[in-house]
Amino acid sequence: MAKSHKTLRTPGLERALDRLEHLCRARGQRLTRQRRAVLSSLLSAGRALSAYELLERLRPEDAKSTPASVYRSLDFLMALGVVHRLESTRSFIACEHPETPHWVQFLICRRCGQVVEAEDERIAAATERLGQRLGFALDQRVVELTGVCEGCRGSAARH
Amino acid sequence: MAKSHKTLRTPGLERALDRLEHLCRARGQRLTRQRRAVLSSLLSAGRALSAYELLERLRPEDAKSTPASVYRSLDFLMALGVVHRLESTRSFIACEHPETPHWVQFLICRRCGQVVEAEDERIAAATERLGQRLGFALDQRVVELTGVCEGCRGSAARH
DNA sequence: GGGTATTTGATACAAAGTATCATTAAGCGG
DNA sequence: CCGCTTAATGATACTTTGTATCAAATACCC
Repeated sequence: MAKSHKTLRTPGLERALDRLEHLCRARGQRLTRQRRAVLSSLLSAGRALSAYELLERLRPEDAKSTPASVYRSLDFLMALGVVHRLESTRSFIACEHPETPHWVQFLICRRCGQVVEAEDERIAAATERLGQRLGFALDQRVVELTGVCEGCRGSAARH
Repeated sequence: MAKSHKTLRTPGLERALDRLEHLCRARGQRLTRQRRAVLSSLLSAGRALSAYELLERLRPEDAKSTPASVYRSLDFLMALGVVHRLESTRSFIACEHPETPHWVQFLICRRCGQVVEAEDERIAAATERLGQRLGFALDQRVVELTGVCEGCRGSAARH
């Protein structure tokens, strides 16, 4: 079987896939074709995709993908920290800062769908503090801020 | 038709329903039997319920409830700010601070399901600031912190 | 109590996510 | 490169969550 499917030679994508390989190796986990494909798809989409949108994009290359298999790959990639789920839009996005294991926040434009991943120290500290104050040992923090991005506010009228 | 179904005379519940009535009146919106029932159910559950759990609790009293009607009531109550949706658990909970129109955060215990609603100034300020820094005019903020509450950490072993 | 706009009921459907178990393949050791 | 073993996938069916549509009912104003 040919080795390079149609891997658009985006350097960012290459780097991300290499990183994925190293992560898997380091943790003794298997890097399968589908896991690679899911991450690639999310990266080249350049936006958040629902699991079923993702499935559609995988189908042309891999006709045997199913919802279950896509969700399994997504779960795997989320456990590695290279993919995040956006709870408020029920969609998935490739992580932009996979090097740092910090907590992230998402800003979502309700007009254009753009998602910006942030890593704000102030928010991280404040949430940790709140958890402590209320006696919670936190292990997951969903911070998703929705609004209208600068571009969308400028260009279109109020609509 | 009898006026008092089985309204357990919890003072908190009474107050909440009165507040709902005032809110509706003030906004010229209709307060229907189902909307009252949905809020009552959520309040007396004392925890977050999925839309379908809620439906089951309504059915004995109101056999004609359907998913659509429950979601419609929930949407209405959320627009008034007296109910919130927990995105990370796909469930709904009655608001504890409906007087103040501030942004709230939720702490969710993954062991016992307890949900604490907080209103942390520090987090509110930090998220607003982040939005400004990145050029977003925010209109919705989902902050859901999941972990293990004090009680659950103390009582059960690590499990 | 009557009129009217809003809400609900009924039905059907779409979208999102999971369980199970037989089959396949990733990655190791030789 | 080859087989071995374990982990992952494929296939299928199903559960949960959420919506569209339109006729019938009802909350609220007068």
